[in-house]
Amino acid sequence: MAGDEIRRNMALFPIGIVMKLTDLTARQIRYYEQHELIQPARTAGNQRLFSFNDVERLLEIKALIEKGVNIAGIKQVMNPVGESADDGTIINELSEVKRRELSESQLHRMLKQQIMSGNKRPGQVSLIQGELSRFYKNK
DNA sequence: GTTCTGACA
DNA sequence: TGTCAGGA
Repeated sequence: MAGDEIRRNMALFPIGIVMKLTDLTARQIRYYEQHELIQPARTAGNQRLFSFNDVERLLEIKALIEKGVNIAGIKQVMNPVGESADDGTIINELSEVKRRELSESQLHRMLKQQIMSGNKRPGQVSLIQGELSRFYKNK
């Protein structure tokens, strides 16, 4: 149903509320926005306004961060951040939510693949930081 | 009072 | 990432 979609993407709360909802600091939230992991709307006064989708997205980001995945890794796991709607009418990213829900195993598979392929080539960034890497690193 | 951007002892 | 400045 489209009505549901508009409600999910409707910009509602300021960063203060989102901080409490996600347990993330404003610094982190803004940082993730800089790296295009989220794209909250803005008020006339340039204040950020987040939608439920943004909050869910942040929770996923938080989960991945806690698993030791860095921004580069999250970008690969998460969806392509909104293709700007040129028609500029209505936001039509229907199944965006579903599409980005990868299973744990799938995520690990991707991460392992990353590590196995050796992320030492120039231009390639390591996706793992700390913990997680030890699961796949030799021994 | 809250949020924003830029910057770094 | 935290935190401070200086403004909106």
